[in-house]
Amino acid sequence: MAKPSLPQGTRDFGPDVVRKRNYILNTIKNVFELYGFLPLETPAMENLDTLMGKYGEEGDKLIFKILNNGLDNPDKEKQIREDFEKVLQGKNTKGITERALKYDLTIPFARYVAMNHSQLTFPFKRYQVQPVWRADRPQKGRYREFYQCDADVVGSNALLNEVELASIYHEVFSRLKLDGYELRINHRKILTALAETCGGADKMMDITIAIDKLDKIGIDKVKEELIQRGLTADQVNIIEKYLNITGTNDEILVSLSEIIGNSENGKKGIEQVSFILANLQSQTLNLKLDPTLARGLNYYTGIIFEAKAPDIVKMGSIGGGGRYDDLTGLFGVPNIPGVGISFGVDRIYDVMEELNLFPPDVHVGTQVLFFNLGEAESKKSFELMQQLRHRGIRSELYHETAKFDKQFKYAEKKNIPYIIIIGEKELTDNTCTIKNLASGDQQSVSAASLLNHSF
RNA sequence: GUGGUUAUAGCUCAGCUGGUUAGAGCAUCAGAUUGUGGUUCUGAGGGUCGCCGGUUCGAACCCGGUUAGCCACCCCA
Repeated sequence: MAKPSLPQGTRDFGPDVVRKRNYILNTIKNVFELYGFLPLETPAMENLDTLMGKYGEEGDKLIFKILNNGLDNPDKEKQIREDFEKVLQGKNTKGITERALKYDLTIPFARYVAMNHSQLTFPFKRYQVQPVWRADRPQKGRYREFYQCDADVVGSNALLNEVELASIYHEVFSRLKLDGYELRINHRKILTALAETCGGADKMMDITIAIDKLDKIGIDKVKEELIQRGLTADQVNIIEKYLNITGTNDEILVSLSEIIGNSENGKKGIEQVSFILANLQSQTLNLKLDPTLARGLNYYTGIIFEAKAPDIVKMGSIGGGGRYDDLTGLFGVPNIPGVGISFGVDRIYDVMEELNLFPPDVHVGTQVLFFNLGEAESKKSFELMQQLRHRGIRSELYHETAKFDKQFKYAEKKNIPYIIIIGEKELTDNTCTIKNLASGDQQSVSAASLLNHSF
């Protein structure tokens, strides 16, 4: 028999890891609930045409497609061979793949809203925590199956939503002690204005892809890439001026106005960014206006967010989001604007692991282990244990009578902080011995007062 | 999708220009120790050297392929 293995880019999560992941997931969910968001789940798979064309050309390639069943049906052989020819030419066809694993949570959410808009109360605020799949090549911080935690508000144009979402980032990262995070914001209209000002509105994609790499490859390489992408030297000069903008958020706003303030889009973008900055000033210090931020997903139309891990861990983005004017329009229901954010749990996990930010008590599962020292003794232990469990104390009884040594080691390995000994002596006295394993302190208490003991 | 790099015990890794029966530490199990763990000592088990093929009298080592990890590019959480 072949050795068992996992598909590329996927992982098992053992008990310790699940505990730590749950710590992150619960923190995020609690904050979402605190801000009035409602839970939603959608299927692992979607119809392929729900997903295709929503994430750009590159995104389409990364969608995991599911092979149809019944392709070996001899009655359909001719049709299937024809369809397969199309696949060989790089086209998709319903005859071969009709479904795909979901690529993110935003598009399935838009599909859900489009299907249910008549029953929803707007603005509809939903959060969603589920795995998504990407047929990307794995590397550090990049998996083929990973979790996203999204919160979106649809049916409202109010910028207050952006303010709320930014506050959620701050609240979650503060609770996780990820204080070194940085939330960068920019506005799609500011980028559009830049493209217009350079006389190349149609070059928007080329410009954003190139300038997004600034802090990675440096100004010279970005200029090189811009020229390669067909921009003139004059245009590149304007972009260079734009990229050289530095300073405080207020200073950046002033500089932006100088370059793109005459454009309608530029004005609008600057105005909206100013509003958000002004409303958050008192609450978060980690908010940074970054004109070079240009998130890839092409459905964003307004504010864009990106949460960056503390610089020392070299992880990059641990969350992102933005405003999209008309996502449900893609599914035939226009005029429902939305804005949302996403947390990348798997990356947050890696960052917290690297920075040692998990609280030590994440690992405490069972609080109390009852030693098993004989038949009559374990019967009594079981009785008391059930009473402790009624009180909500997580307890277990060692599964068989064994030497002290063994039972101690079991408690240690499972990080159980307290053990309770009920042996021959305790049985006759109707007492029990409670021992704190970390300190070594132990005390004898009556069976009755055990139930009021605090662990 | 492109390129680089790595794969030896449960884990971390040694293993010389290709040469008998592939090693260490940690972990596991047993004993020293039948009501008090973490320390120490003694002993034991555990490997088709990722997988498939080739070169060779002989391969963990050289060559080809393949799978997986890591890294870079593309893109992204």
